[in-house]
Amino acid sequence: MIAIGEASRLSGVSIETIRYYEREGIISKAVRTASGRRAYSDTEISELRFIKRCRDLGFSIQDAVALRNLADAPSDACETVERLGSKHLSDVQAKLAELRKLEKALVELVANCAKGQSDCPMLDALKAR
Amino acid sequence: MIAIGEASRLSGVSIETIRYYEREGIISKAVRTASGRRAYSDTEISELRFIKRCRDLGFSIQDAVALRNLADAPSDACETVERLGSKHLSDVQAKLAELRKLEKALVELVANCAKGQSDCPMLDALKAR
DNA sequence: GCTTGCTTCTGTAGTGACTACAGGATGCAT
DNA sequence: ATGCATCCTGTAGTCACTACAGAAGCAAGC
Repeated sequence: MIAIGEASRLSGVSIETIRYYEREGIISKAVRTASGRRAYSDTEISELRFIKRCRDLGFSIQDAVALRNLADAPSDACETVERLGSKHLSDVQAKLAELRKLEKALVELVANCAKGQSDCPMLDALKAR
Repeated sequence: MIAIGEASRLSGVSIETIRYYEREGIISKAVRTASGRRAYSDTEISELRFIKRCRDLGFSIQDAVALRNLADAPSDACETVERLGSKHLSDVQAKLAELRKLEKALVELVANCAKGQSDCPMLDALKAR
């Protein structure tokens, strides 16, 4: 039986977040020891790790839960998984494109900022539409 | 005098968000007409646009406010502006690097998902640590 | 068996930056 | 006079946590 602190260390999910996941029904309620402390099994650690990995990949909690449910589901899971994955991939690619534009704009902005002048070209750039 | 709907259209900031900005003291309180409606001047539209542009560039509200205050400030503004800009640029670059890794992982994940199989390689990939 | 210090418990409130109502008043064109 | 768009205030919800407060349990050393 694994206590919550150890579960946190093993899964990489913080203690507060594990409790939050339980509260919200994202993971099932952990069994309690005689004194009321949460006790986890290896299976539950794996579940936490699965959720963590999905979150690290930028999936929403909702998607993470859907993927976890599919993980124990029957045949046609793979198609759904691929759909969620592709959708998320295109979201990520859109965000990448946006950030690249952003980076370019910021590089220009900062480059224009010649120090020591009384008027600031970067502020002017922000003011301009 | 410009009403809030028009101000929203002119600045690209939603009506709800303009009211939120006022409530939070991010912009100063708009003058009211006899009947209590908000009325904006060109200056205030510019202010909204300035904040909007900062937000679009990914600056926090806090940074946006700091930049706006600098925009009316004396000489040494430029240095501060450059500091904020550079800091933000490196944040953006870090996020870009993260997203690129993410994209790579997702591409692999989705590519591995050969449809129609009864076990799903993508789910296996998510399960593996 | 007592103290010390770490871990855990529940419950609540806060974060950032909005967004979404509900329920009512106002303005304008027909 | 009627209808519809626009606006008002105030409150609550979103997402995914994070941060307490205050109390209780546990393990080790003295």
